[in-house]
Amino acid sequence: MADITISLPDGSQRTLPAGATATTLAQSIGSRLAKAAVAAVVNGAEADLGAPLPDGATVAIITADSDEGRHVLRHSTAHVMAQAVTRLFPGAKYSIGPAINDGFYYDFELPGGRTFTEADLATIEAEMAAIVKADQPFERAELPAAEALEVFAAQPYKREIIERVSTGAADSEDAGEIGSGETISVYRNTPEFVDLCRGPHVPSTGRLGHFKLMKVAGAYWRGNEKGPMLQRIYGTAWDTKAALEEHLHRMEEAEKRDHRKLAVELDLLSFPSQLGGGLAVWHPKGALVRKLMEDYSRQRHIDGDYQFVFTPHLANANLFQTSGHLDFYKDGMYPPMEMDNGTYYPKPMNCPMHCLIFDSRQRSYRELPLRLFELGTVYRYERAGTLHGLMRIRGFTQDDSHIYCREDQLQDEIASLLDFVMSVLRAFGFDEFTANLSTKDPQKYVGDDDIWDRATAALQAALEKYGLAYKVKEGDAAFYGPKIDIDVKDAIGRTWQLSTIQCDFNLPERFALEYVGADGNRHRPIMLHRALFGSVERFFGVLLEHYAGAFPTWLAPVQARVLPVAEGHQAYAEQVLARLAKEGLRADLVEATDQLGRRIRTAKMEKIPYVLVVGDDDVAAGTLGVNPRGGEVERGVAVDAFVQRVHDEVAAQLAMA
RNA sequence: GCCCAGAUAGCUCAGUCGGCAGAGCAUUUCACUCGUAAUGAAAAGGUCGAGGGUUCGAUUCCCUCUCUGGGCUCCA
Repeated sequence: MADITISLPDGSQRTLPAGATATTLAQSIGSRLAKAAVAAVVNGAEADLGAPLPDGATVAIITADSDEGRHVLRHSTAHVMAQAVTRLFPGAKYSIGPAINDGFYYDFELPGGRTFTEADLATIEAEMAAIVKADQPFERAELPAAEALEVFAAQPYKREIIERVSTGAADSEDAGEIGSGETISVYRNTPEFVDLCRGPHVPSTGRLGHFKLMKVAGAYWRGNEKGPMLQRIYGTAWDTKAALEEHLHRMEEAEKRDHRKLAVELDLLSFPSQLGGGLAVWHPKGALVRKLMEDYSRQRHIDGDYQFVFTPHLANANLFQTSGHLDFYKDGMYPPMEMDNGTYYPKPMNCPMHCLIFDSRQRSYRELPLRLFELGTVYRYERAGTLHGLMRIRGFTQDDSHIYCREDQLQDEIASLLDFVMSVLRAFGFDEFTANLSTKDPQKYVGDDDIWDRATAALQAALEKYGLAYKVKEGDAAFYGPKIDIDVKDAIGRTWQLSTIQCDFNLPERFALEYVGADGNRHRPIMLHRALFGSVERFFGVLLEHYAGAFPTWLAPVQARVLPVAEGHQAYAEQVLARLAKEGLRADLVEATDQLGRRIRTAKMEKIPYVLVVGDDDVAAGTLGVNPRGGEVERGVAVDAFVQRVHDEVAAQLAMA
């Protein structure tokens, strides 16, 4: 038999006997590689390790510790879960089971409408472990559609996919299940379980094992709200036990940082059920932090040449008719109020009102760019199931700005906006940013192609000038104009979409906004929508999770707590407190009715940046014992030195901007 | 809106196979006066989310609603 020649990614070549597989190849390179291998890339396409290699192929081995490798592990684990479910629940229908970030899911329909319980997860996990132990091979087969339909005679969801594929109606949702082409590929592990799948898979189930089933949820078949509701089981799967444990640990950490939990623990705000869903009340400490955020934002806007405006919470329906919100967005608006002189709605947005301000008198080109700013509270009817703490809420405040400018000012304005946005976000402790540029949806847009092109180019040029990494999302723009969204990465690596800069060619048209140009003629301005926090409430929630409740000194509701060691030190403690207050520090005092250790513990749990202990030595010397958050205790610190230190620290935190 | 799971003291939770409701922490009071993450004792604290049904009797079983959590869908 003739040998075959295989090229490796580094350009080198290997000669193997005909019929050799990627497994053979990996073994010939090294036993470590063979052990880590889960699949291969053959001539650019992912393939099973066990598939015979064609002569002259370029082959790369996919190892379990790569993103692609984990993807294969997760997908294979999803198959094992489906097999376990069909064993435990005879008659279960399985639909799709892709790999996702950190894991996988699989959707099922159980006979008689039975649903999975939490307890079922443990049973399924145990069955999966048995399948892994049995080390069943994953065997690939390719079948004509007619035969595949027979194989899946009892599986209507699989049949539906096969039918869609064979009639050419497959879409991206089917892609994980099935490749394109005439034949349908299936994977079989033991005669009892077969699944429709494009692959690749690990050679056998014994290669798997570091997984955990996480939760049960409902999910629509093909994401269609009108379609049947299936039962989805989510799991996580990793290449090593350590990686799995690390992931579970990360999940726990994220849970500890949950802003809803921290908001209660730190007495910042609450969502009383009497108030109604998705509505929050701010307690004094939360309100104080919010005020600090807002004050900082206001000052930056003053420095940035913004003009402050205020607009009411209600508006006549005519306004939203003009703006188009009643046509496009009525479902997201609260129901109308009928009053003697018309119909009124709570505002879902501030922009129409800002347009009225622009339009209140004749505008000159000399006034542009005109930057209007408002911390504007809006009300949106979010569907009950979508509410989520501060992240998705029904009444919230936007740090909303609308900038009216000439087209020739667009690029500079966007570039300076980008600078402004990032500078403000840095002051709040974010330093990793990425952006998305959303471009025209050719099916749905208003305005000339020409202006879309120029505005998109302006956004892109601004991103490049700023040197910000960005992705282009083709066709993702709103109908009224292209936009930039800015994501930040938080302390535990999660990304949050916060700021947005959007061009709008629609509202100036609808409100017939005009300015008088240098040429004496009337021109239509371009409008930019811009929010930095997005929603003050949501931004507060993100900050709370980012800092795990330990706000930096400049934002902490209480910056320092004075603790007299014993009652005899109360008078001196009060003097210290008065001094701190005079210096503009936010400090409080807890009397010595409890033991010192206990009071320190309470202060630490409240995540106060500085605990100041004063006793005999301090009374005598006019000093403090300083116990900083996350630091070592320092004795005998002069009060002046402490005040200076806090001032310097706050200044340094804000200088990050 | 849809699927699933919940709602018991301020918080975290246990419990009642249908018969007077429990713990820890927090709160209040008393004692202790203490130098860096929990001193001790006592008291007080509940329409068992709301409404309806079944029952001699419902916090417990059933129904509806409200709110919450996990998802799905949605987010101009």
